[in-house]
Amino acid sequence: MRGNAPIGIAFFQRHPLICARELIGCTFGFGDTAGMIVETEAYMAVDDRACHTWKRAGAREFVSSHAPGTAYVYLNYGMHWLFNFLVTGGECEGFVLVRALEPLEGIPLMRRRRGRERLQELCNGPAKLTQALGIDGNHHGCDPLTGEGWILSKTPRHQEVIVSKRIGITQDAEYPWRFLSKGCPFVSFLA
DNA sequence: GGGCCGATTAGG
DNA sequence: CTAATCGGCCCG
Repeated sequence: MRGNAPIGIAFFQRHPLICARELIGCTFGFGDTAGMIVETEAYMAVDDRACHTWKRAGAREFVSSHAPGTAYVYLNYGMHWLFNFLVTGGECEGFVLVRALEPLEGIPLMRRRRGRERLQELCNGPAKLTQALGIDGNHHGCDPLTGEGWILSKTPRHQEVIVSKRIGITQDAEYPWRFLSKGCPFVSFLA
């Protein structure tokens, strides 16, 4: 898209909180579908009980053996795929969970995959957007920065960002590590 | 092997 | 409010 700047590895070699905040307003897509990121959450690989690295050896192994920006996709509640960007190679490692998109491209396909018509119900949740984009466990370990079919770029448009607590966790839930596009109707829940 | 839990969602 | 549904982890 005109005016968009590609995102490189260096983007994900910074602090997860910086990455999570700066991903707001970026364009993210896979296949024939894409949207603008309007909600994210940061997870820290160290000292964060809500992060998979706290309990899962596999997650710690993933962090130490993959490049910055790699897709960390996992199944939650036995039925929902959630998409994260790996943050590594900098001072602090972790993940950024993508929680909501404003649908931009391939909306008819999104509607079909989601079984929903309303634009606001297509990508307003972490599991909804993976379903809308056609992302699942097959994409775990993929590279959205250079991989075939992926889109990730900065948008020239400025986004005002709101910060709030993370959603849906019980441990370390008090940290303000969730980022939302201010006033956006496509977020999962209001702050 | 069994029990428990979870970064969610849709439906009553 | 709850069911759905399964991989990972912690036992034993």
